Formats: sequence, structure tokens, C-alpha cells
Amino acid sequence: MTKDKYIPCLLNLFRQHGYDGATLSKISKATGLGKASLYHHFPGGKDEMVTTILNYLEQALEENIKKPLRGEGDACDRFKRMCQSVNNLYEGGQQPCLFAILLLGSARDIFQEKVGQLLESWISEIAKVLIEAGKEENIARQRGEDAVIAIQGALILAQGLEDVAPFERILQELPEQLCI
Amino acid sequence: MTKDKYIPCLLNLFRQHGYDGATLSKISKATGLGKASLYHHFPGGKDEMVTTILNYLEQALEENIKKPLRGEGDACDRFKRMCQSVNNLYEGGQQPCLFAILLLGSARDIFQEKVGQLLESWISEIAKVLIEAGKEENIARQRGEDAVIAIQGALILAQGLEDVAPFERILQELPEQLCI
DNA sequence: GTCTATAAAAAGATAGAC
DNA sequence: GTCTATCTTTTTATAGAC
Repeated sequence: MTKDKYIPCLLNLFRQHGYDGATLSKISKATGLGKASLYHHFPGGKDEMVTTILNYLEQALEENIKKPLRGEGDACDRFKRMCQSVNNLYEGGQQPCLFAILLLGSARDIFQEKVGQLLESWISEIAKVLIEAGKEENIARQRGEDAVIAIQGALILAQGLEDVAPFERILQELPEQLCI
Repeated sequence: MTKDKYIPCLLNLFRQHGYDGATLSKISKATGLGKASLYHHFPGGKDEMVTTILNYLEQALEENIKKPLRGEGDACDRFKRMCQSVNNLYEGGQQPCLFAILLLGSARDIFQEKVGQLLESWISEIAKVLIEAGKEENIARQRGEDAVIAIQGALILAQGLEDVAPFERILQELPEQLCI
């Protein structure tokens, strides 16, 4: 898959400009590929680019988020490692979340189902850790939701206030709040 | 201001489709006005429409959010009234937040400053209630941030999961969590 | 696999009549 | 204050050469 090479660049573009804002002109300039070349790699146009990115993010979620949650140590240790990964993926809170961007943009209808699955699997994986740690099932599920809510909300606020401090604080507090 | 008549319709459009997705064609169809008429009311085009909406939302924030926070009763009672208003404004979690939409879309550069001010004033007003209730200043500020983070995150999750339950739960828990 | 050139469609915006 | 008609620009998408 030679087109994998362009995924990081494309991810950045869609995160910075949104689905509509990332025009083929900008994509062409950023990747260094002509428009026709872009359609050679992604015959389906921007939709296929975003679908490719979402598949890449599904892997990243598996590798950087879920795997640490299934790793060594107690629940709190695992959550700490998850938060470190989250911090990296969102570059310390400076980068918005593509999931949220897609859910709030004009392409919502196209990508909502896939994004919903990814969010659901993230919540579910957090809940599993807490169930394993002895928490009641409903509580564990709620804590999983709370974690994703806090991360998504903090990313929004970081964008609004142009300040990553709330995001950093949320990530720091999250492991303990989940284990209480 | 006769153009005020169109604000609710415009707000709905931009919330449903985002800044780019709300095209002049859709706006024309939804308002029943021709494109030229739209430019008569909003010479600055879509930018001016959104600016007008944001000024309207600033009033709504003042009237429905801040005013209840300065009202009668203890801190927890005031937060409960705020949450009722929040529930109404976002239609039980079914409607996304225009603030988040603008921050995550292609028009971020144009509206970030204004949206940031509105979020900041919301946080600040929550903090004031907690300071008045005897909380330490830094803690009060953090709780204000936590509230806005929870609401924004819950709205994202509601969109992703196509389920308002997390939003409803967050709003129900919020008053007590703030007062602890 | 990449390019230039071009087409086709859609978007934002305006002129001028009524 | 609203309309029809038109214009300009941008965007997506493709044809065909190399």
C-alpha cells in the first residue's frame, strides 16, 4: 500500500481544515501530488481519503489505546499509559480530534456510523478494565463514557481558549478519577 | 431588526450542516428567500450570518445560562436551573453546539476569538457561583472548565453514538459534581 | 505513477428590474 | 424587500500524454 505514505499528511490536513476546508488544491499542495495523481491513489476522492484515514486511526486506536489497556499492571497504571498515548495522538491538546470534526461537519452522514463504532469500542475497552477490577458493569460503562467525554470536551475547550492547559489537567486527573 | 426573524432558521442550518455545508442554496430554500435577498439582509454573506447568530447566542447565554446562575437559591439549585436551560438549548442533546462546529471547521480562524470569549464567560460565571459558595478561586475555575468540558464532550458523544443518554446523564450529575 | 489540460458542477456574490 | 438573471471563483473530477 504505497498510498499509506500520504496518510499522516492527509490526517493533518483534515484535522486543520475540516472535511470541506481540506480542498483538493490544499491536498495537492501539501502532498506534492497533482490532482490526477490523488485520484489515482484514491479513486473515490476525498471520501476514500477519509475512509483510509479512519482505517488507519482504527489501527492506531488498537495499538496505542486498547493494547495499553490490556497490558500489565493495575487498572490505574493502564489508564496512565492510555493517557500518555492520548496525549501523543492529540499532540498535547493542540490537535483537534478527527472524529469530532467529522461528526460536526457536512460529511456527518457519510462517516457517523464508522466514527460511532470507534468511539463505542474505545468506551467498551475502558469498561472492560474496570469490570476486571471489580466494578459493576453499568458503572464501568459510565466511566468509559465519562473518559471519552472528558477527552473530547477538553479538546474542544483547548481549541476555543487557545490553551492546552485544561486538556493537560484532564489527562492528568483521568486515571485516578476512573479508578475511584 | 427584521433580519432577526431568520436567526432560528439559520442557527438550525449551521448546526445541522456546519459552516461549509450550509450553502446559500440550502439557506435560500430553508428561509424562503432568494440569494439576492439574503445578501440584502446580510451584505457580508455567510460570515455576517454567523456573526449575527453568535451575537444572538451571546444574548441567549446571558439570559438562559448566566442569569439563572446569578439567581435565587444555593449554588446547587442554580446549577440545576442552568442545566435545564442547557438541556433546552441543545434540545435534549440532539442538537450539536455551534461553538464546537465553528471551532472544528474551516471557518475556525474567523470565529475562534468570539467563540473563545463566549466559552470563557460561561466558565467564569460558573466559577463566580462557586467562589461565592466559599470555594478556592483556582478550584472554582477548574470546576467551571470541567462543566463546559463535560457538556461539550457529551454533545460530541451523543452525535457519535446517536444516543442522547450520555448527555442526559451528564446534565443530571453535573450540579452535584460541581458542588462537591 | 505522475503530469497538463480541461471539463462539469457547485458555490459565493452582484446587477438591475419590480 | 424580493426577484430573475448572470457573473466569478472555486471545487470536484476526468481525459489522455508521458
